Amino acid sequence: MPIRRKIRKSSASEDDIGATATNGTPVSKSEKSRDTILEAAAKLFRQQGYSATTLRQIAGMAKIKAGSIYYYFDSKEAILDEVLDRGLHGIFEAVKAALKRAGDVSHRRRIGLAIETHLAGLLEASDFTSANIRIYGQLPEHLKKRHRPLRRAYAKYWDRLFLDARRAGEIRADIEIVPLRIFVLGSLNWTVEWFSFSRKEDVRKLARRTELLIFDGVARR
Amino acid sequence: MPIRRKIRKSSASEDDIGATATNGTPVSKSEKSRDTILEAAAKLFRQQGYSATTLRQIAGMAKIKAGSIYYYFDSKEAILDEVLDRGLHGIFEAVKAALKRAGDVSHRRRIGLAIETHLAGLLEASDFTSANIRIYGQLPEHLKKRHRPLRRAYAKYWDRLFLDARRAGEIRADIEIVPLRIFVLGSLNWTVEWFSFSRKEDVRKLARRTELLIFDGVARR
DNA sequence: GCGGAATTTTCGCCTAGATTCGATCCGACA
DNA sequence: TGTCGGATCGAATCTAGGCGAAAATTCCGC
Repeated sequence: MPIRRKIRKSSASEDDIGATATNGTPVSKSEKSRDTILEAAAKLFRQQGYSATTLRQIAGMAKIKAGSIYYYFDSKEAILDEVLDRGLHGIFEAVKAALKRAGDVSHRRRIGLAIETHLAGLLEASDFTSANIRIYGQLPEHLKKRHRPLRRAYAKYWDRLFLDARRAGEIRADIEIVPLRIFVLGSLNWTVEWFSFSRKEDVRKLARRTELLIFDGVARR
Repeated sequence: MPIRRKIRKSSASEDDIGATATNGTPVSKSEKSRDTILEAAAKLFRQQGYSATTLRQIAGMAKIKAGSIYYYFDSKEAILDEVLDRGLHGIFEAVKAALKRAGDVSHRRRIGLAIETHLAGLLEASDFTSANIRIYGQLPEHLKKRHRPLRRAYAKYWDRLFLDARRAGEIRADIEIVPLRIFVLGSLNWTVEWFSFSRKEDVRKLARRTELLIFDGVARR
């Protein structure tokens, strides 16, 4: 069972932009269909989980027949694979970009930004990220395996964020980094379980509130 | 598709202890088999999700043949239904009991205890609770519906806990209860996604650490 | 031991879902 | 207008899994 991405035939000349660019913008006509399928899959995976989602559902949502999917993907697993990839890459890049854009600000501010971006990616941006976060834990080992490195890298990135803040004295010295990161990402990730996707503006507020809780706690001073 | 529990025929006389007591201890001989099935199901549901789990897997883990399951349950859904029920009931009762046992202590201590008990229920006690927490979000609406009241009740219970603490001044007045509860339960619930079930003693430590984070935050004083 | 109830197995039915594959449809291009 | 290849359809295949029910087996009180 090959999990690799289906080899695109022909495609543009040699000076092409490169099929699916890292940013995920579809290029050629057919890349668009491919993308539609992935988006439908991500949405359904997020809502129902991987195995509860049927190819016919995906096809239906993409306004296509089930068989046609095989023109783009080798298998259901191959779809999942790419959904997972895009999900983490998306949020990872988004957070990195946000911090880069922010330039030279306090560590607390940086963490606050990371929180906001992570939440936005999870709740607004795309279904890829939320699908990833939500279904990853229930996948069979051989599927998780391939994505573990990326997850680790993302975790490390957050650890660095907290570590720098602690070095700079903005986080107390007695706080352990890894448990902290687990705690923070956990509460953020859990939002996919309850957040109602009705009012998009709330994400910013939610992020701010989370930042305050994490930094200042709830106890009276 | 009836979701009700299969009617046990005959069973003991009228002065019996009542089949499956609320505490979940099996009584009659056959209740034991029934329980074994439920435990296997809970474990598998937690690991793989509901629809990825097959009746044959459940049966296998319960050292029984798949067909036999229908002697105890009307359908796969009926199993799920009871797993969910036991899960939440279990943790709810455990938390209530722990707080009752604690008697008259500070609100912070009460919340700390609730955290510890919730975590223990999730990570040590039974697969029922973790299965519930983990798969609930991906179930089709008609399945979630039946369990919503219980979930709400549990949430309310935590709200009360925080509210009392705030009234007593142990939590700052500007902290909003509902977001706080969501935040706290979120970070606790997320532990099922990563906690390695190897070292059981860590739960207590984990609980304490969580309590500290929530109350005092990470910022330097 | 016996008889009937409780349990469990055996054996498949039957549907749904993944995958396959040849037939078609359509737009670009000569 | 005819041809070509990419894109899609639709029917068929194959298999796993939920479900059921009769047959086989175990239990137990008398």
